[in-house]
Amino acid sequence: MSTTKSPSATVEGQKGAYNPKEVESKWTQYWFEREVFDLDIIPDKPRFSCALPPPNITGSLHMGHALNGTLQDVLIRLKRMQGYNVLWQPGTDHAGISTQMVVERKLKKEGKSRRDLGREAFVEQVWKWRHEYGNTILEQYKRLGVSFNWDRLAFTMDEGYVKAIYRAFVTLYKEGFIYRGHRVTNWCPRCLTSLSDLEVEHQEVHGHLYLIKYPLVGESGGLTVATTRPESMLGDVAVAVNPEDERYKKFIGRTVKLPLTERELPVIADSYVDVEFGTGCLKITPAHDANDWEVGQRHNLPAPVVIDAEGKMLANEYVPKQFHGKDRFITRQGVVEELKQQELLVEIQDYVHGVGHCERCHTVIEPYLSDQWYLSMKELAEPAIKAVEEGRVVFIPERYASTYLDWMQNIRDWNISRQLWWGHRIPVWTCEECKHRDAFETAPEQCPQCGSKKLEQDPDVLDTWFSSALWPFATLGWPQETNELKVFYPTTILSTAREIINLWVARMIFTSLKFLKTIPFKHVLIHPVIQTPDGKRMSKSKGNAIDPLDMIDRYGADANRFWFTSVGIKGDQDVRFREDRLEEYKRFSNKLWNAGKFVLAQLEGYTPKGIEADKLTLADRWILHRYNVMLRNVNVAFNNYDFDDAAREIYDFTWDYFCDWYIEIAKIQLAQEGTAEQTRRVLHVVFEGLMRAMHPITPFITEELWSKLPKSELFTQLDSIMFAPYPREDERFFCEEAENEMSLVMKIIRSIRNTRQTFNVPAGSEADVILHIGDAGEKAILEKMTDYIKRIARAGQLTFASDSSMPPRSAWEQVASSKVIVPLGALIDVEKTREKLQQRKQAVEKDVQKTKQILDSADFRKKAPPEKVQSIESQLAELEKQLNSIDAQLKMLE
RNA sequence: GGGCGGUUAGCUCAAUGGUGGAGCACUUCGUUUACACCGAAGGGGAUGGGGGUUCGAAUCCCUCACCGCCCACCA
Repeated sequence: MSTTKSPSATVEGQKGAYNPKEVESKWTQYWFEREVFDLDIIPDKPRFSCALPPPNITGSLHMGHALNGTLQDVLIRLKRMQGYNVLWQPGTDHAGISTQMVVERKLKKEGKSRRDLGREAFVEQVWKWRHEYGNTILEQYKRLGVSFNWDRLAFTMDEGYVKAIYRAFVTLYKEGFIYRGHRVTNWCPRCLTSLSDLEVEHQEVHGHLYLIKYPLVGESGGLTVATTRPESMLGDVAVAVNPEDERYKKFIGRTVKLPLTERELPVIADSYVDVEFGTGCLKITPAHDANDWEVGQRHNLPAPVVIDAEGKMLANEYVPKQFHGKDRFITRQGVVEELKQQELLVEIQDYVHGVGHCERCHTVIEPYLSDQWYLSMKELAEPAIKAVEEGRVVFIPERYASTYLDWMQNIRDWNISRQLWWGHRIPVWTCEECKHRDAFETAPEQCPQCGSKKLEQDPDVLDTWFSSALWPFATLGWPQETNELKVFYPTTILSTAREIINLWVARMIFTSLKFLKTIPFKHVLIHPVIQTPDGKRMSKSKGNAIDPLDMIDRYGADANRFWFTSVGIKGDQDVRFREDRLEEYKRFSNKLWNAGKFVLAQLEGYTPKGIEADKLTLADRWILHRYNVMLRNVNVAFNNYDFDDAAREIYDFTWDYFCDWYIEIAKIQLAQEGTAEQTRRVLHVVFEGLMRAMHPITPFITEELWSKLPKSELFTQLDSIMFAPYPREDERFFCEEAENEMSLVMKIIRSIRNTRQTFNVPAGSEADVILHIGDAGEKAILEKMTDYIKRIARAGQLTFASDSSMPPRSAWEQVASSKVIVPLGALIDVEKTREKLQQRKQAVEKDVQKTKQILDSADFRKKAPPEKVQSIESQLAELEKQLNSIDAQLKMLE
């Protein structure tokens, strides 16, 4: 057994207060020195595994990471203690666009661009950056105390991981799921790459709807079209109307002149046109609008390109000279001016509409005609839909299943190519000689068809999410059949943010079903979003984000973790950040610390021994009951992912039951020879168990206190509390009797305190108390507890009266069938007493009225269950009895 | 445009259809040797509005308002 030393020895100079910083750095260092986080595969145990959503290497820890990291760590630590074979796979994502942006920005400061360096040198620069800064966020995670398997850090550009990506790509390619598509896609003119639909953020923009007249050729009049992007009209090839539209039927097949140019456009009919919207005439610009592209395809129209990749107007025959090379938004103004002058601008309406922005740099997306690699989704989505519909993959809260299903059921093909340099280069090579094109897992030396060595690899890289999609199995070594895959796959849970359900979760599900023939995880936990104190979205760029590291500095990691746990994942998922909640849990840490100090002081030289049930006092039996009830509730709550319930159970037990009541009673019992020994045993059992019960939530403080507690032989051999078994309730200690008896004692004590305060009995004076207890059984219980009641309620003499009469000038309170009487004698303030009695009378009268209302209401007696009726009736009787007493007392004062 | 979530004490949140709770803040008292980052007591609420179901609604149904989020190819 280790020697027991007061933990305050480690926190000198601070009376009583818990110092989280010191304890946290001490144990972080210890944990890493002992390598407690290294993976240890235990055969023949059930598994619990989970992959950390890999943060971007450019990232820094924000509230979402901290919250999600905590929730996962709570489960991981819990399951580890419950004897599961546990894996928590950590790692980072190379984050294509983000990382390329960061390094480009850095180069820009040095006056260079990536083109100056060339592809190879640039990628080298990014790697350099990655080695220098890429693990920042993981270091920040350490402050939170997360128990990743740190020896298994993965990165989406690790050698093995890259093999997985190429295996996946080539397989999909050979099976025909990946194809080259020529069409209009989302394009960021700043990042100079295409984007998938999910990487486009729709923001509400206050813009304009321009109504422009296209004159008819060879006759007077014209058609008026509506557009939000007049500059794109230069690429128009037709005006479309709905074939059913009576207003325009007659124009179909005629010709209009495109303003600002000499071009003539046909008027065509297409049911895509909405008769209700705008003028009912739609200009068709196939190269610069995804829908127009479709219309153009249907009608075999050309697709002239007028805007280039950087969002500037092209210098070609479609664009009037004055706009050549001009930015798209400047051109918009120019086109509008020109139209005004030619009196072809019919109207400008204010118009609020959703405009796509680049998720990374917030530039307005330009629909852009290009060749991209697409993944055909329909067939791949089907089994993934089934997996969720059939409950093999379960979302928690379950409502998020519909977010997923809605997306998957309306799935569109996925553009997986990006025109970037940082990422996984698309493993497709084309023979320069015979133009044969194919995908290869490793670079081919020669063309398999003609043998030529002149092969060119596709310049594009894969969408970052293509590699993330493989995360749960690629990190475990797939496509190799590793032991880790065998032991830990499919994983148990995935805990993540709701905003990436489609972007990431959906894609892991379909890739896993495709390549592993099984689901990637059983439960998908969707955690809440922490908002600013006034309910806004936290955003680094807006400067309203709260840094979790600051909060850890200020309140301690455990306090932060406790708050995250108490937030839970079930209820409201928009959680406002409130610093006073952290304050609360910091105080809780302090409370626990001081309780620990007390317990440790009592256990000096103590050797753990079993509890002897027949020697327990009421208070002992009561706290053991409460303790085991708490354990039961906590286990149930965790099992259902009710983190908030578990946190509340632990908080309330610790503060309200253990500290406020049991420790106070223990002080009395410890001073008496007959009860001292069992009290120490109970204190030890409960407090030691409480440390283990809390450890998943608050690893630092529990590790510190537990390390100082006397422990049984088995436990002293453990490197850390994290390997100790998680406590479960022992039903033998459930004791409703103790619960009832103790709650009676507590009620009486509260009543004495209340009466003293109400009548201003000075705290220093020990007022005598008379108890008239109506029930003989209750009286017996209370008589046994006389010493405790006297001490805790600070009573002088405590006597039991056989009738309810009381000395004149007494203050009193009714508790169930009993009366708590405090004779005040000379202490009494007649006016004050009368005032208080009147107040109390009013309160009781209000209750009487309420109760009568229930009883008198229509069919209550007829239809409510009899036991309910009876209980309300007895309540009424009780209240009326109280009223009588109050009246009697008032009379006595006259 | 579609969908989801929320609206309870001054603030942040709890409450199997049965007389609405906690923490913070506020008021009063208190340094009793684990803790003043504490203890004790207290004040404070037509549960967003309006309908409906029910003996009984914060809770179930309808509707409106406001807040937040996701999805969406209506120019």
